[in-house]
Amino acid sequence: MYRLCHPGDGEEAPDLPHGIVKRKRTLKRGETLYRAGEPFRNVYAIRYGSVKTSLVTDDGRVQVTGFHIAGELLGLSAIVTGRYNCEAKALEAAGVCEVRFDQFGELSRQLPSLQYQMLQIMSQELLHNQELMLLLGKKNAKERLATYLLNLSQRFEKRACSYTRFNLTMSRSDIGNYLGLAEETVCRIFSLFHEEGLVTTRSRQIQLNDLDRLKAIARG
Amino acid sequence: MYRLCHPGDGEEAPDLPHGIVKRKRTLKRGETLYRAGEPFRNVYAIRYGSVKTSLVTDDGRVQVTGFHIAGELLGLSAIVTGRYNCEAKALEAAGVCEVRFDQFGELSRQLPSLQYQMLQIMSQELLHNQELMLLLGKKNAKERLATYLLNLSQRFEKRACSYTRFNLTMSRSDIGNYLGLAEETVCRIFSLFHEEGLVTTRSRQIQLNDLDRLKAIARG
DNA sequence: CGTTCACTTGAAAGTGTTCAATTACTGTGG
DNA sequence: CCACAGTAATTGAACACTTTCAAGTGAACG
Repeated sequence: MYRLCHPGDGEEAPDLPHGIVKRKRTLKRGETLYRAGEPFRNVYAIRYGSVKTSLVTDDGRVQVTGFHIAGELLGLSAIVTGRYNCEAKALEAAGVCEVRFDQFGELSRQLPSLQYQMLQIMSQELLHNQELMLLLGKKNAKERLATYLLNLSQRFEKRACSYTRFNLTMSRSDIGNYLGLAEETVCRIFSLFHEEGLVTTRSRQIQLNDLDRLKAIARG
Repeated sequence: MYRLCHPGDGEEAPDLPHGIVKRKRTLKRGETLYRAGEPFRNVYAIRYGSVKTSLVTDDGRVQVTGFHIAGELLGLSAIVTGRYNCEAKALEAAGVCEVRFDQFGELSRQLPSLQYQMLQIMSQELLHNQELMLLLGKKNAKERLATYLLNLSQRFEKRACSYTRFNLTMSRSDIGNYLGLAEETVCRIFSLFHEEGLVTTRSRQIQLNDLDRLKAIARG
């Protein structure tokens, strides 16, 4: 299957036809890939590292709309308005492929599977969004955090990483702003889970000790 | 511009090439279009009426993920898994066009603009989802309801309906389950807005009396 | 080694929920 | 057209959960 960009650190040749404008770009921790309001020119495929996307209200409240890792595509919600509606910021050192969106028509003529792939990717994102809505609308703090940890775990599992022990690249505050909770609440629930033996946390290093019990808490 | 299906009641011919399987279907109020878990075969374009989509947890909590009206497309989040992940139910008498998804590849070969259209539609939905996440994650009850009313108003405005006076086709409970609030809270805020002269409500008939003040409340 | 930022914990205060009771609709059949 | 039944909407009061504010601890980095 063709891909817009291979995940991974290496310098392997991308498996796209030649002549497609595709620029690699690296980001330092905290660096911004695009900001809300900027004209939409590119979508970005993450090669490595992690990126958060977030919306900000005029009075400064932040909603993190997603944490994205290698293989994921950023910027798709900007297609319809022609401007990015959120901002994307690297959580750690990251690498992305920049793909000019105005070449997508041409691109998908050369690669008919690309069209199908885009549908898949966007559908996946819609699905994910809906699950997040359920979480934000209907779950309490414990359920939210448990759901979140299991979700991370699954994503790591797919990528052949340890799914019981990993590093959180995002701060407690980021997690709170993603889950619709105050930073302090996130801390409290972490402590609670720790006390109950569900997880072991040492700052951003986390280990899940009882996936089943976490699943029972996460429900939904 | 070609469309999958014309909104409207009429029997006007759809502007699609002949030979595309496209069945019209009508729904009574409360009737289900598809359920979560069913195999994904069709996407549905709403011709008239309104449809809600919702997720349900095993313990019965409901999250309404959207209220959809004429011109909108349903079922897109099912592409990736091959099963509908939510259920779609008519809020009032409604008509839809059923479009077999396995013919989409063929279809977009005949109608190159369809591909672009799909991207637009899905991007629009992603955008809408993100706004809803901001609402669910960061706004208080008043802000949520104000945002909701203004959103409805805008949608009616686009469709050349009155944007200050309209009928809610959904129950208070549906609104609550969409906004992440209890039904009772929705009632209370309606009453509050009523007292303050912002809106006039008579059961499901609503009139917005002060858009500016509503906007000030909705913020974000 | 001190400064800064992130994280943690406690106590008080809100905000929205839950449960219960009441009132208003809607639609149906007599 | 009215009465009735069933559903939807509203309101009140007590309660629960999360937030806010404040203080303190810990880790990272120059």
